Formats: sequence, structure tokens, C-alpha cells
Amino acid sequence: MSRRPVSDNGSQGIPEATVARLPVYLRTLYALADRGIATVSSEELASAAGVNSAKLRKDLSHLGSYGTRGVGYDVEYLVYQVSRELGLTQDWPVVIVGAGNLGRALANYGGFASRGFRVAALLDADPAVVGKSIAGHVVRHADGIESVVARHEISIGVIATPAGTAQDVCDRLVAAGVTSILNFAPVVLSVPSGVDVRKVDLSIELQILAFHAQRRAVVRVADAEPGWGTHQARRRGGFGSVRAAGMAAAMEGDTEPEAQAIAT
Amino acid sequence: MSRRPVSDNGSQGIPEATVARLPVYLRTLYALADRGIATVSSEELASAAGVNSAKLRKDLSHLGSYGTRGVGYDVEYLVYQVSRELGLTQDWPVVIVGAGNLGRALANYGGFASRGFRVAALLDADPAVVGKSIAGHVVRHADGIESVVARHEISIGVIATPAGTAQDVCDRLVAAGVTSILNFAPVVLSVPSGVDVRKVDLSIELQILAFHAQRRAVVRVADAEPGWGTHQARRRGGFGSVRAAGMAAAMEGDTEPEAQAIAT
DNA sequence: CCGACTTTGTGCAAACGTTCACAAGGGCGT
DNA sequence: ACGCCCTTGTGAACGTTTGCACAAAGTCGG
Repeated sequence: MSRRPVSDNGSQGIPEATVARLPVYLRTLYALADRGIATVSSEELASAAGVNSAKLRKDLSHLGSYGTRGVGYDVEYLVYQVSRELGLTQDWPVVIVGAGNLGRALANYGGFASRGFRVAALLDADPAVVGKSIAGHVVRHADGIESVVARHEISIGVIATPAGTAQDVCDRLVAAGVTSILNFAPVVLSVPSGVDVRKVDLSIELQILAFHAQRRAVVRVADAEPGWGTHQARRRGGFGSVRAAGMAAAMEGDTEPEAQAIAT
Repeated sequence: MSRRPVSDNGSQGIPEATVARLPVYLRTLYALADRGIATVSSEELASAAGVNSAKLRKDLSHLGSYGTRGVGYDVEYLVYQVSRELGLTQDWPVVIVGAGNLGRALANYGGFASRGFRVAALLDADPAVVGKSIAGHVVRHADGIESVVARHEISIGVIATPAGTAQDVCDRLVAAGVTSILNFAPVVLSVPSGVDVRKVDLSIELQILAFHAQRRAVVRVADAEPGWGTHQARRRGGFGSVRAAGMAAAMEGDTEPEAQAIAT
């Protein structure tokens, strides 16, 4: 093995796709440990984690050679190595901004605190909510973002506010020193480079599901009633006129075979 | 990704990465329309959606040629085309299983119903919750999964139950005819092929953020106090003995420079 | 009606990610 | 001590995604 061919990032360069799977492996490993399993093969671990074994082995190989050929991986040892790589050997205080339905659900979420994350504060701008106690936290006013972040040395912030205020909250979090943001608001946040944003968006996930569901439906209809011909080809010839005629024609589904199929 | 010959298949074959971005474009387009903007260039739309313009153009080109060279895209027309492609011109009834904190938050979530998705039923297994009214829905007992799915012809199910019951709920949803599942429970669901699962996992997102946050911290420490040497190279020589000696040594951070750096 | 200007749509190459397939390495029974 | 068998770790092939750069195609002023 020895070293990488230089051009590569070498030391710390774990691919993003791998990083995104490590937490899944970690959870799976915990589950195995709870069942008293001390050693696991890449095949077993991969299958429990829902990936194929080659991918799992390559992922783990980025952390180092922690397996034993002919045997597999020591569960406890691998738990430690993965945890360390993810930065979970330290405690991460987190601030949640927004104590609406979602913020409350997050504050109450058990798996939150379970692995190294700790809700340090819960903030909201609504005076009617400030002062109330939720999941053992007294809701503080959102004006206190800066002081809360500074005092607890928080580097991870969770935005669970309405879309309208998300960018503003984000700016204040960043100004206060937060460098990682988990955003539940349905907006694209803009942040200076060096700040890491991840978004969780229910609506987007549903729309992706809808796309595939629709595709299945279309295929099913197509199978049941064949005879469409080329499928491409059309579309040219009269695009401008469709536009000129307003959207009525398009809205009625005369632009695409799919649209008709679905209406059938 | 598994299905479809892939050959070329221009018409139906929209890359998964593109599909995942279409909802973002759609939301951005709605925002533009609300501001009364009728036409938008790929540059403007891309910047508002947080991607680069070449990617946006390539993404849209998979749906067809809906722009006008020298001008840009008609906002309203593009909204319709993207909606149609995503299958949002029809209504998607959705069943939510689990009326805990998360389930309640989801049922109350406005953006849910806003674009073609409709909560058809809210189910829970806890007798203490069944019968209560949440966000205008009377919670029904989870035993009714099959009948609810059948009656409303539901093809999208949302699992917001504890991890322990998620697989069971999933199996019942699938058996009842659901083919798309959005899973909030922290488990890897196994489903027959042909069923589409997407997962949303707060804990995983936080762990990914922690990884990057930790890396930033390590780099900062390394910059401040240089002089480590090779960095790779070590790790071999004594792996077996570390294992033999139990995890004590590893746990104390003598295996990796990073572990010490973070402790500094 | 024409030519300058703008912006789309796309061929191409590089980067990234996945999967295959197998040599290297280690345990275990004899 | 030896050879068999098992599983890891990884080179190489393949597929997907990104980004560049530019020709094609349209608008608009004169």
C-alpha cells in the first residue's frame, strides 16, 4: 500500500460519499454490539447497513486497516475508530433556533443527545414561547444567539424557523462563530466559505418520491397499452407557438406523451 | 440506478442527481413568480438555487428545450414543465404512521400540503393518542394501515415511528400497496425491489457536520503548531498488539495524531 | 433586413463514485 | 510446521456527475 501518488489529498482525504455512510455503519455496529456480537465480516456488516460489501470495505479502508483477514472486524474496536474519525469522541453542544413544531420535536428527539450531541440551548423569537420549558430546556429569546453561542462555544447550529427568517438567523449564527449549520427551513442559505451547511427538506424528499412513483405509473400504463412510436422526435416544431398561445395548450397536456398517459 | 439499460434513452432517462435538484429549482421558480418576475436566465436562476449555471442548464436540458436563447426561461412555463416532470400535476395522498413529536410536526407542516401532497391519514399504535385530533386529522389506530391505504389508493407512506417498529410498519405498508416510503426512523429498512425508500436522519446529518467541524479544528491546530512528520506510515507495526492489549491504548489516543491534536 | 449581442444547449474531458475480481495475508485444523 | 480456507484490502474497469468552453439560435436596435 505505502503512499498515495501525491496529487491525491493523501492524509485526511476521505471521500464525501464515504463520510455520509460512516454514521450508518456506526449505528449498525452499535446494534451488533448490543446483541453481543464481537466480530463481524464485511459481508455481514454491509448487509446490515444496506450497502454492498465491496463498498463497505473500500469505505473502511479509508480510515486505515482495521480488519483481520480471514476473520473480519472487531466490532468494539471499529466502533471506536469510526467514532473517532467522525469526531464523536468529543461532545458537541448544539443550539436549536426555532421552537415551533419541528424545533420541539428536535429538542425531544432522543437520538439527538445519545451520541455526543447535546442541546445547549433552544431559542425562539416568539414572546409567547420564550420562557416555556420544552424537553428540559427553557426557551430563550432569539436575541440571545450571540451570547449563547459564545458562552457554550457552539459550532453547530440547527435552524428550525420559518423560511422567511432562516437567512437572518443563519447570518447571526455565522457572525457569532457557528461553522456548521443544519437547515430545516425550505430555503437555500448563503454562507461565507468555510461554513458548512446541510439541509433537510421534507418537501424535496416527497417530490423525489413522487417523481419515481409517477414514472412507475407511466411505465405501467405504457406496458398495458403499447404503440407510441419514437417518443423523442416530437417536441420540436411549434414550441414557440405553444408559448405564444399561452399556457393553455401545455396545461392540457398536449406537449408530452407522458402527460396523456398519466391522464388515461 | 439498477434498472434501465442506460444506453442513452434521452427521453425518460433523467439522472438521479438531476431529479434531486429539480425540487430546488421548482421552489426557486415559485419564489421568482411571487416576486412578479416573468423571465429568468440560467445564471440568475442558478444563483438563486445555489448551483452553477452550467449544471442548471444541463439539468433542464434533460426535460427538453424549454428556454429561449438570448432571453432565458419563462418562469411560469418552466414551473409547469418541472412540476409535470416531477409528477406534481396530480395529487398525492400520503399516510403518516407515528403521531409522536415528529409525526405531529409533519402533520402540522404547511409546506407539506402546499404542493400536491395531502395528508390522507395519521396513524399511531398508542391507544392514548388514537382518537385525538392533530392538525385537523383524527389519529387512527395503526391496525388500519391496510384499509386506509386501499381506500385512498395511497402510494406514499411516511414512517415516523420509533426505530423498533419501523420495519414492521414498513412491511405492512408495502403489503398494502405503498411503493414509496419516506423513513424518519433511524434504521435501514429492507424492502422488495420496486419499492422506493428515502431516509431522513437527523443524527446522521449531525454526524456528517461533526466530521467536517472536527477536521476544521484539526487543521487549525496543525497550522498553529507544525512539525508532525509523515502522518501516514505509522499505523502499521503493532496493530495486533494494540488489539491484544485491549482497547485501552487506542482509547487513550495513542493511535493517531488527530486524536491528540483534538485533545490539545 | 441585418449585424451585434445575449443566452441556451451540448460535446468533451476531468473528477468522482461504484463494482468487480483477485492477490495478499492471516487463522485454524491436522 | 504446513497447507487449506476464509476474508480483507486494493488495482483496474466501468459508470455517473461536474464544469468548461463554444457553436447554435434567438432577440433587438438601427
